[in-house]
Amino acid sequence: MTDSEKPTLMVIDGHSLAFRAFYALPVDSFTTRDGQHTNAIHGFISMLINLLANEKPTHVAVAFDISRYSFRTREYPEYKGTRDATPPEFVGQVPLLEEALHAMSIPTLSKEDFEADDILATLAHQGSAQGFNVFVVSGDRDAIQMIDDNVTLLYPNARGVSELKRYDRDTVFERYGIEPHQYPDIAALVGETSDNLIGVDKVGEKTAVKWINQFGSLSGVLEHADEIGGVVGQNLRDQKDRAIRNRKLNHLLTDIDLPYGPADLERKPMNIAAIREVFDRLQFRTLQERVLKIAAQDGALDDPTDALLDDAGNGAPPVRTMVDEELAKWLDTQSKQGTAPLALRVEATSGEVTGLGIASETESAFVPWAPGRPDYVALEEWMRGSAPKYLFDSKRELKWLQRSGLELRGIAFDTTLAAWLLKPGGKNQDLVDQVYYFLSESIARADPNQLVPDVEALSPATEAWYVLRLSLYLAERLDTGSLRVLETIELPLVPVLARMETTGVTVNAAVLSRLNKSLTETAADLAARSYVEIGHEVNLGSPKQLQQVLFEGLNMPKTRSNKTGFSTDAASLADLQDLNPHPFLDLLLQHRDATKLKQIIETLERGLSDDGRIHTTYDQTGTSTGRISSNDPNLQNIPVKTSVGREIRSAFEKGGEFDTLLTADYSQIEMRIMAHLSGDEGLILAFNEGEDLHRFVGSRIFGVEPSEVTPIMRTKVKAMSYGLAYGLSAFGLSKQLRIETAEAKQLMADYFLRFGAVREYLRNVVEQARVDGYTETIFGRRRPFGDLTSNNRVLRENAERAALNAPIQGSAADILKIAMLGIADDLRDQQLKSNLLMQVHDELVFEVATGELEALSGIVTQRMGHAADLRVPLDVQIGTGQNWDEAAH
DNA sequence: CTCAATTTGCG
DNA sequence: TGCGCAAATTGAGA
Repeated sequence: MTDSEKPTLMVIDGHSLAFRAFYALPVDSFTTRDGQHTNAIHGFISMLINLLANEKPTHVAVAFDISRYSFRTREYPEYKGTRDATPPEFVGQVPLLEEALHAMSIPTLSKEDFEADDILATLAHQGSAQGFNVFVVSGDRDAIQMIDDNVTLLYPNARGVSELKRYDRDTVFERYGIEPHQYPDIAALVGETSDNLIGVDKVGEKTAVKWINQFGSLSGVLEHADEIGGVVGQNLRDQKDRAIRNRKLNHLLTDIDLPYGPADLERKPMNIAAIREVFDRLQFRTLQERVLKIAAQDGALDDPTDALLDDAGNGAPPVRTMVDEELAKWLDTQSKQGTAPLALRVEATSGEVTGLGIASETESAFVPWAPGRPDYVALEEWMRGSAPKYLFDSKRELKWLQRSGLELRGIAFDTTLAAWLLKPGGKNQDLVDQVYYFLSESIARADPNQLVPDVEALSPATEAWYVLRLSLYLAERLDTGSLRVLETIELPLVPVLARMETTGVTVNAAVLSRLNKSLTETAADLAARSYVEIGHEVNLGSPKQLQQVLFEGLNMPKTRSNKTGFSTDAASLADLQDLNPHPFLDLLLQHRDATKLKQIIETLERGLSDDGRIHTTYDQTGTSTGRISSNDPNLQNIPVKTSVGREIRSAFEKGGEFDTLLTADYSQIEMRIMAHLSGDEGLILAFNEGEDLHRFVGSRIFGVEPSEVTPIMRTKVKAMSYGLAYGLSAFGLSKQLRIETAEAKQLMADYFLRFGAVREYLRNVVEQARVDGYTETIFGRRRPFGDLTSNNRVLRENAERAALNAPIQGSAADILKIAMLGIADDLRDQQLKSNLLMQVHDELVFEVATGELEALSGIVTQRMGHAADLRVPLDVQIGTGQNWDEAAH
C-alpha cells in the first residue's frame, strides 16, 4: 500500500487550537448581535476548513479537555499552575464550537481525568499501527513525541492558526537534532514554563540536546550525571528530581480507553440544516459558504444528485396523478378509513393554483388544477368540509386557494406554526429545512433562479407526504400546553389573518401625496438651513459624516460610543443640546423627523394596490413572544405621536361602501397582566378602583392624595411602571426621565415598597425560567431561554430581561388573539358585513358596514373584555371616525 | 449585490 | 445599563 492509498487520520487538539485562535483574532470583530464572542470558533473552523481542503483526511476527530484538572494535576498540583484563569469570553465559545463541529459531522472526544493530548497520542499511536497516515494538529510542543514515520505534527506558528508548520522526523531532527521520541527528554531537562514545569538550572535546549545525543536518553544522562562537570553538572545532580518529575508528566499516554478507534472516525456527510442553523446563529456568513462548499464536494446529504438517488423514492409512496372519478373514489376511501388526517400541499405559480398534493401515510396523489375545470366536486367537498388537513404554511396556501375560488376548512395542523411554537426564536424554515431538521432526511431544493432546473422539484404529492410525517413528528414533540395554544389559538387564527390580508385597508393616496410633497419641502429647507449653520453641505442621513461634523468640526463633547464611533441618535443629540447648545442640532433632529415620516409615507404609497387598499402580510411566526408582526408594508408602526404622524393616520380610511372606521384597544393591558400574574394587592386594587392607574400608583408612592399627584409625578410613575416589565434599571430610568440616578433608585425603592409583590413576581419568573429553561404565558405558550445560565454576563442579563418580559408580552398577545377569534366567530354567526382590518398588538381596527355599528361595538367590547379571566378587569376603549386618526380616542 | 450597523417608527 | 418588531439608509466588502 502506497502512502497515497492509505487512509488519512487527522486528530486535533480542540482547546489548544481554539485558544490560539482566541488570542490571534480580535474579540471585538467577532461578536454576534447578542454579544456572544465567536473569535475562537471562527479561527478554529477557518483553520479546519483549510485542513480538510488541503490534507483531505478520510478520518477526523477533535479532542477537548474536560477541565484543567487531570491525573497530572493530582500527581503534581502545581502542573500548569501558573496559567491564569481561562477568560470567560473563551469558555463560552467551546460548547458552540462543539455544536459547529457536530453539525459538520466531526466527532469530538474528551475523557475525564485525561488531557486532550493523551487522546491525540492514543489515536495517533493506534492510527500509525493500523496503517493510517496521521496528522496531529496541536499547539502543544509535547505533541512532538507523537511523530513517527506515519505521524506528522501540524503546529501553529506565532501568528495564530492561519499557518501551520509541518513537523515530521526530518524537520524535528533539523530543528532539534534529535528523534521525536527523545523530545520529552529534552523538555524534561529544560523545563516547560507554560506547564509550570521548572527544568534544571542553566540547562537550555543546546545543552540538553548535547547530553541526549551523548548518552542516548534522559536515563542515560542521569546515570552519567557524575561525568558532567561545571556548574551545570552540579545543578543536574542536585536537581535530577525535577527532570524525573517533568519526564513523568510530559509523557503522553498512548493506551487510554476511548469510545472510538481510528477506523470509527471516518468522515460522514455533513448535516446541512444543522450547519445553517449553527452558523446562522454564530453569524458566520462567509465561513458558512466555505463549509457548505466542502460539504457539497464531499457529497453531503443535500447534494441534489444524491438526494434524487437516495430519497426521491426513499420511503415516499409513488405519486398517483388523479382526476375525476378516481380522485373522488380515493377521497371517499380515505374518509371511510376513519378520521385519519390527510396532508395537503398547494402548488401555485404567481399566486394561481396549478396543482394540489394530497397524502396519507402510505399514499400520495397529485391533482392538476386549472381554473374553471369541472369534475372536482368530490375534491372541493373534501376541501371545504371539516375533515382534518395538515399543511405547511397554511395561511399562504389558504390565500392561494381562495384566490382561485377554492374553499378550505379543517386546517388541523400546520408544521410552520408547530415548529415556531417549539422554537419561537428560530429562523423560519422552508419545507426542505424542516424535513432535514426534524426528520433528518434530505429532499432536493429546486433552484428558483434556474430557468432549466437541474433538479426536478418534488411533486406536491410527495411534499404533502413529508408534511404529514412532519406533522406527526411535531405533534409528538409539542408539550400539551403548546399543543393547546396551537389548536385553540394559532390554527383558528389562520383564516382570520388570511381574511384581513385579503381585505386590506383603504388608504387615501391623495392625502399621502400631499403630505409627501410638504415634507419634501420641509426636509429640503431644514437641510439647507443646517448647512448654513456648519458652513458646508453634509449628508444628514449619514451617522459617519455627522460624527465628523459634531465631534471634529464643532468639537462637541463625546456621546455614548457605538461600534462606529459616537452615537448621533436622538437621545444623544438631546444631551448635546443641553451641554453644548447649537442650532445645527435642532435642525438635524427636525430633519430626521421629516425624512422619517416621508420614508414611511413612501413605503405606504408603494404598498398601495390597484384596489386603493393596502394589503399587509401578517407574520404569525415572526416573534419570540407570541405577537404577530406585519410586513410589506408594516402597518404596526404607523406614526401617531406627532401631528404630522396623525395626518398619516388620517389617510387610513373606511372603504367606500362602509359607514365608519372603528378602533378598539386595551388600555394598559401589560400592567393588568402584571397585576394578575403578581397578585399584588395594591396594583389589583388600582385597576378595580377604576381610577387613573398612574395617578393611583403615584399617590401611593409619593404619599399624597390622588388629586395632588402632579403631572411630573405622574410622568415618573408612568415611566417606572412601563419600564418594570422590561427589566428597566435605575440607570435606564434616570436616563429616560433625565433625573439623577439616585433619584431613580429612590423612585424604584418607593415603588417596590408599595408594590412588593411585583418585584417578587419578576424575580420568580427569571428564577423559574432558569430552572425550567423556558417561560410560559397564562395560556401555556412557551419561550425557551438557554442563556440564563450563561457565563457571559451580557448574554445572561439580556436573557433575564427578555425572560421577565416574555410572559407579560406573550399573555397580552394571547389575549388579543383570543378576542380576534371570538369576534370573527360572532361576525360570521351574525352574518355581519363589517371587516376586521388591522391588528396593532393591543388594538384592532374595523370598517363598519351600514347599520352594524351598535352590533359590532357590542361584539368587540364583549369579546375583548372577556378574552381572559383575570384578577383585574380588561378595559377596552372604542372609538369611531371616518379615518384612523378620527377613530382614535 | 449583500450585509452589518445605525436610526427610528409603533406597541 | 429597556422588551418585541420592520424598514430605510449608509458604507464596506464581494
